[in-house]
Amino acid sequence: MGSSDKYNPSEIEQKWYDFWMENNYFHSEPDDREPYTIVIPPPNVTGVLHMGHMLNNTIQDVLIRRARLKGYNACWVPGTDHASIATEAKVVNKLKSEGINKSDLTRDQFLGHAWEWTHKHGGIILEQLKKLGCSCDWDRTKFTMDTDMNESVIKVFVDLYNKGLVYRGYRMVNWDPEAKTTLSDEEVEYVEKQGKLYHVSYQIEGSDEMFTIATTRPETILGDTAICINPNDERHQNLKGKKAIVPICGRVIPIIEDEYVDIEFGTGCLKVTPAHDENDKVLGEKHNLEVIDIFNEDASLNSYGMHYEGQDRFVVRKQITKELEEKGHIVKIEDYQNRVGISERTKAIIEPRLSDQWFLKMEDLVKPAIKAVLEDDEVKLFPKKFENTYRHWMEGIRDWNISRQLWWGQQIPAYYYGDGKEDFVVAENMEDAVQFAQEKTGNTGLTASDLQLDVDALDTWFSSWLWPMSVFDGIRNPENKEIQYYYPTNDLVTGPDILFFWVARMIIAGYEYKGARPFENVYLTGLVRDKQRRKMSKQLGNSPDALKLIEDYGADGVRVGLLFSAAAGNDLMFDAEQVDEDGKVLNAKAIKDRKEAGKEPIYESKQCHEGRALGTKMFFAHKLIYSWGIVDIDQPEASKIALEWYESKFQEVLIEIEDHYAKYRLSDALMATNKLLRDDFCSWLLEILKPEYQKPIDRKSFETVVRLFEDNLKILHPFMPHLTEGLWQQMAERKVEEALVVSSWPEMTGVINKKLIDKFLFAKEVVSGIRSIKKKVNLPTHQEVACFVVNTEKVSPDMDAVIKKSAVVSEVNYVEEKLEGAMSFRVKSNEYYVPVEIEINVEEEIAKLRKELERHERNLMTSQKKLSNERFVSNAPEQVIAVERKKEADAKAAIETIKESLAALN
RNA sequence: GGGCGCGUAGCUCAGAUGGUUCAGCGCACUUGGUUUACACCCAAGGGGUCAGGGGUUCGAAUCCCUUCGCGCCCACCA
Repeated sequence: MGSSDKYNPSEIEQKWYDFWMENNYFHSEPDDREPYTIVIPPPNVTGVLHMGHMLNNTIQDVLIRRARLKGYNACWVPGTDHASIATEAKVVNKLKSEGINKSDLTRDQFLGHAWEWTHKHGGIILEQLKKLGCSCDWDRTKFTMDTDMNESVIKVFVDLYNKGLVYRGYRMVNWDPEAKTTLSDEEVEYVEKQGKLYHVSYQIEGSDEMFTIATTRPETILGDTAICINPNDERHQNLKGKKAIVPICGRVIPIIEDEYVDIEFGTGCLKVTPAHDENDKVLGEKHNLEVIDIFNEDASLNSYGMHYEGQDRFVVRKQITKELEEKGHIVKIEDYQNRVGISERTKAIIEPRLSDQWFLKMEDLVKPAIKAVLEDDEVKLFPKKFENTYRHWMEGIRDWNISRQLWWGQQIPAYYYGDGKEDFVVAENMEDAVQFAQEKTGNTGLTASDLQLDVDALDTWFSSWLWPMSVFDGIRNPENKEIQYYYPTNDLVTGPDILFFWVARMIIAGYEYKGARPFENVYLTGLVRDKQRRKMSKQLGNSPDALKLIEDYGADGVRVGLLFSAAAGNDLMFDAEQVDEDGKVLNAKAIKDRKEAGKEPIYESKQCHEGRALGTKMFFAHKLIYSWGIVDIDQPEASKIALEWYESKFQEVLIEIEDHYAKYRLSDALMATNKLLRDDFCSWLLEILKPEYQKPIDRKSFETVVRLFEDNLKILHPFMPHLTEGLWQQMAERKVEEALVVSSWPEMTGVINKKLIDKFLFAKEVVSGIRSIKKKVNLPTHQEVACFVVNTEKVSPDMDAVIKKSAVVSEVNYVEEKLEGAMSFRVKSNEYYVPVEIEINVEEEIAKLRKELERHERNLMTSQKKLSNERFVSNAPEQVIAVERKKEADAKAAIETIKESLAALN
């Protein structure tokens, strides 16, 4: 058999992954089967595998492997994302460490470095997914900056421009001064910051009168172009029609009136800085105010900053406050809690900034996407609660700022031939651009050298929103066989944090370019958190090394460990503590010391432990079955019944598992599988089948149990692919096409002997009762005892063989009267007696019986109360009443026998 | 400020449309067991006013109201 004595996952996992790869089982081509498709959420090309990825991709692999077994043409498309901001930031940092500034490089030189970096780190994460066991079709691996993908993106941009949906606008945008780029609204996070509210006095022009405004940003006063008051504010009637003098620079600005100003807040006077605040900009446009931008692109002050030119905004805030104070302009400074926007990537405080950007009009584009999710159920979100969030965002959607001041990404295909606002054309390539420019200008002498391509790149999401189409070349080549076959895809598995960034936009793009949903079901995973409910993050260092975990527990063990507690949309508390060689839990300092000493981390994870334990269990179950000698003898009665029972039980659980999958409750599907294999198969069935020590098994039982074990492996395969394939291959000589990975899901026969299952359940309770007595009197489990039963329930004796074998009982005797001098227990209204040397603590036993008696008496009372209530009897359904009557009768019977037992003890 | 969701055993979480799947799984805990597949094991057990209060109903963890606590999303006043 070649099996060793220990289940050693790391030893076998690579072997079976290689086996699958060699035989190309993961590859998919269109054929006449029904397709089942998943496109991977492409991880950042330079990223490394973390716990979130592991969870995500385990779920996808479970779905795809199950679909494959169910006979679908399963296709899982892998790939990576160029992640413009993140990757560019990494490259900039790397160059900086080598003493190179991005600003000293040409675009091409920089891109050279970026590609070098991409080639070096790109794809590492895909190799790591292989370690997890992911059955992606690796021949289809895509990168969002592959040539064909780029072309798709450009084509879509041009198309949307021609439809009038893409426009260029001078707008207030979120500016990240560190990355020196704009961000979309979704890329800005808001955090509470303890700040100050500065009360600054301004002088009224042509008088000595002063008035006070309140601001959180004194450094922007050099950009003030008006003061605004509410016309209804009694306090400031004296300011109407006057002008004010800006402190320090002495500029004279108008005092305007607008009901926008909140009389209750601050002093009721607002300084207006149209260049640096969204609301001020609106006011500025309404009142035709001058716009003064005082910042450079790194948020240091420009020449409008006067003597502060070149200094950072926060340095200037301090200094200008000092200067204002010295000049007597500070009235008071209060503590003030406010929320500031920070960049999701760089954590730099966002500066609202006016600039030329490209926008995509969303109003009409979102309509089919809203309808698909909220009205037609064409796209379903799991869990459903996210539909509310989706609605909220989609209905309040604003135009999408799609330009980024970055080099790494698809360059915006706008070609400029002059400095005027409209002096450009949008084209898929230079050739077209020249032609369009000639047509637009009427200048036929215009050539490529007269055209300047836009320097900005597109938002990363502007490429990934096409992913489910572009991976099948559905944009450039909409009629091709692949897109027709694989699109729409089936399931998408991703985190709720990118519901808007990505999921919603894919739905939008799908309807715009294919007129169809990109996927039917969206499985939103939870966040992986640590035991203390903290998010896993690099800074906290609470994220275990994913690959080390796989090494320690096996990919199969980690997969199962993760899935055990991963209900869709629920955060997952993943407990993995670092320990030392002796298993002692390390604190933060010890972890750091260990790392500095260059020692590998060791993790202790209960969940993974449990996952691996299931693997061990199955490994040894297999070993046990094949350790038996086989002979042609009669099948023991107990074996026959137990095997029949397991067939039914398996079918029953199979239906349950199907239901869990249908609802995307993978965690429940796994738990049901675990319970079936562990308890029903191993603890009950195998224990009953197990021949006496060193005796052989009958051929019929052996053959049946082998067949059942194969079915077990099939339903376990999506969760533990390596182990199950390994055992499968050991069970018989298998041809290439007979590998487990491409075998078939067990057939749902629908044949379930419910009566047998009930009888078996009853027998289990009898067995437990007998074991319990043995324990009470300190008899070893394997010591034979006799059993007597007063069969009030009139159960048939079919199960006696099972009871004898499982409980180690010599005989089951049916009697009419209770047996004296024996321990007893009850199952329903049946009484069981086991004659044993009673050595019990009388007082304890009495106390226990009394407690039980009380319980039954309580039950009897509630039952009787209910039954004597006329309205209950007349209103409740018949069945409910019947159940209540049975409860009453059972309670009465129980009370009687307990009273007898008590009397005997006294 | 607006919206959504959650509070069930020490921990993590199940419990459509009210009634035997109603108080439940897993971990943890207690006790006992090992030459006989597996200590990465087996068996037996303890443990909960279903956040608090009120209501509807013959009947509420489940429906309604309310208080408290927690989480998420969106929008924001200098």
